[in-house]
Amino acid sequence: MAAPDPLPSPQRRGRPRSAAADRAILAATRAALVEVGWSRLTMGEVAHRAGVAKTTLYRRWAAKSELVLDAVAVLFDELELPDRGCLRADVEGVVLSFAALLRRPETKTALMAVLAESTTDQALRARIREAIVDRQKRLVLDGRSRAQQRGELPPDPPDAAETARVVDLIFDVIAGAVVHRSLVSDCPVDEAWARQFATLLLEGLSTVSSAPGGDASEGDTQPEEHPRG
Amino acid sequence: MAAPDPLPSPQRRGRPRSAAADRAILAATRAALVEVGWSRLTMGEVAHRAGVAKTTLYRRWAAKSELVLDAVAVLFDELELPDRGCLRADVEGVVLSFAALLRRPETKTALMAVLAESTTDQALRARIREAIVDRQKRLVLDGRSRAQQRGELPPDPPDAAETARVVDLIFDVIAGAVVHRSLVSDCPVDEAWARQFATLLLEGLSTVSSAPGGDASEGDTQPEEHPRG
DNA sequence: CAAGTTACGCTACGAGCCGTAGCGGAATGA
DNA sequence: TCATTCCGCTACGGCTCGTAGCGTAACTTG
Repeated sequence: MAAPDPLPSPQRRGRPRSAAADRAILAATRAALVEVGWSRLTMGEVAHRAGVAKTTLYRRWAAKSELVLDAVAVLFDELELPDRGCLRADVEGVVLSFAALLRRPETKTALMAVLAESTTDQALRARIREAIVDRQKRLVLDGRSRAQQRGELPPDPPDAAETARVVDLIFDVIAGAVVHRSLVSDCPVDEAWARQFATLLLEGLSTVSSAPGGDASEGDTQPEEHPRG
Repeated sequence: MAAPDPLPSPQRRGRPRSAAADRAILAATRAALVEVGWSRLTMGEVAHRAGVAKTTLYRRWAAKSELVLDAVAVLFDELELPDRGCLRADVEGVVLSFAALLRRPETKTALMAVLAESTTDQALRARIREAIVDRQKRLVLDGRSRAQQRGELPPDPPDAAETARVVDLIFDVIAGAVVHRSLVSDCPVDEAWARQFATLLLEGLSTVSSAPGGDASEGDTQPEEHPRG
């Protein structure tokens, strides 16, 4: 997955590339992202942290954006979708999991920066899709098929392309809403928001506009600070 | 709105700042964003294009991110929400308008880059909220109140805070979905997608999963290639 | 084992951009 | 007139970039 630049053929002659160096570089990149963020991250700094020469980085990654993409893509693979019993709970769960991932400093600064670079780099866009976007659609596919087995959603339409469009739509809506809430509006994605979002997704606009917060079955006895002003 | 850095008090002595220089700088910034994108945009280049000295830029904007934010924020103010007769049409309209805005190279590269910077800059986050996010919530407020007058949505709940939460939620869902579809998934936001998204938003997940694309009133006689394989 | 091949660490380098200082001059208010 | 503030210009140290060149290390092939 983290296959660097001029893909070395699986079996070639000469000295092989050091897998340990790869791991050290990617780990150093993540650590540096945490401490200084994207814009102040330099290739020299990463090389120094990883204990390798700067030239070794350039032999594997042509640009900072590709290195950083490989460094954080693996973090998105840790997302899981355990069966929480019903579609609503599955939606709320994946929303909270994804939000937690986006709370990590290395994840959010890298994701947005790489996306910014990708707006002027077609190859990088494709690489992002392969490394992150397409891989996470499995979450929607899993949750959807489970909901279908439970009878919460109708079975797939005969047209496979139509199914793909629906899956893509749901993916963009869920991921987009969480990203926008977290990183653009800069507001917390907590249980209450996840509940409200799931209501909107499952039942549509008119329901979420009337029902005061859905089921108020909150078990946390958090004493809700009085907001002054 | 495009009020630069050490806010000069409204009436001071000495030579006033040149408003023409402000306009030239912001226009030059947008033009440079179109041509070279965020990462290759330099302060010297902007100054040269605007016909001002580099020091003049630094006297007004402390960082590239603030300059670029001011340069593109005005573009978001051009978004409008004409009354298209029903809530569904209003949703589809704002989705397509916003997508068209995000298709402009200067808008997308600047938005994502500034958001990336903001992940490690609290002040910039606040500035983004003021300059873009909060200002565009008017679109949701307008569309919502119109839908309420038409009887398409229930009236506001008694709790004003609950209303604000719902408006924020809808804003994040619509804006987030369009941004994610456009810039992350890298797929076109066209009429078909807008229709499907509006269906999801208005009627919920189960409807969008069954109905084959809503009204199939597509006038394009595109002959649908046979997918081999 | 010897030869060929590829990766690595190290050093050094020109180039470009950053952000600031310092100057003389221009445009305002007192 | 005088003080104040902005402007354009030049120059500068500092940092990062990405590459070249070298000797050496690791591994494959014959």
